[in-house]
Amino acid sequence: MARSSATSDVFSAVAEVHRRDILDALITGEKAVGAIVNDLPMSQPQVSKHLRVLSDVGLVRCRADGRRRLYRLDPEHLRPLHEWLAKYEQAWNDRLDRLDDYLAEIQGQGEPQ
Amino acid sequence: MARSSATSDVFSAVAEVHRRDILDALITGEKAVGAIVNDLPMSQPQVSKHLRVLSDVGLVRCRADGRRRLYRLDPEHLRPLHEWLAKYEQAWNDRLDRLDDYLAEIQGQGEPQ
DNA sequence: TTGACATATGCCTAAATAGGCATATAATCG
DNA sequence: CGATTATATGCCTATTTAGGCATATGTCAA
Repeated sequence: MARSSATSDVFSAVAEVHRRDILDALITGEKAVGAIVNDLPMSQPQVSKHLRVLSDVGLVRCRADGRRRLYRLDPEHLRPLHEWLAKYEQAWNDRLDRLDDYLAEIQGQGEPQ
Repeated sequence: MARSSATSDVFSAVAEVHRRDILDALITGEKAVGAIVNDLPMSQPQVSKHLRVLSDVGLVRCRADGRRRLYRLDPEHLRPLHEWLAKYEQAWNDRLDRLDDYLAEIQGQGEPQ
């Protein structure tokens, strides 16, 4: 019983650094598979397989253009990640506040910008 | 050659739903292992092992209290996730904006609250 | 020391991949 | 049609890992 399938879980899908690399490559916009292969140090089948996983969880969408397939981000599907992380923002900020306090205390003057 | 070790990568660490459950359980504050075991449908060794992984990537910190071990969040270490996600905020918002436009267009009146 | 409680670890197995490679599928061109 | 380009898939293997269970380790109390 290993981890929940990357095919059904956004968290698992982005757990793979190569898949994050692909998503990053798509930030600038729609790209064909071949373009991604050129941009990243990955084989074509490797890219296609990762795109499949990303597609299964909805993080990318595909559209045909002749014999090419153009993939683009669907950042909406990052929402679960975003919302999960948001729960920690408070704790996060509390900690940063304490750091600010600490720094202010050390410097004993002015406000950090 | 499987995915990068959950032991060294925050993304992989939070890819496991049970580990997210543990982190969630710690949002309210420091807790002993036994308390987590009571809160969640997991065995004690299971919890300990997940805590080990979370600890290895720095997401939790541990302190001894008699024979108990109290674990607490270290949300600072969610930063890589946070920063990675932030890169998509722009694309995310663009899409929401388009959705807003679309909704406004459909309704042809007033602002959505 | 002995025993009870709290937690961590080791061993084992089943399952899920990632990646390599070859190849299937599909679209375009001559 | 045949050749070429673009992408997807299937097969195989090595590796990772989650969970069960037993047990080691550590701490406290009497």
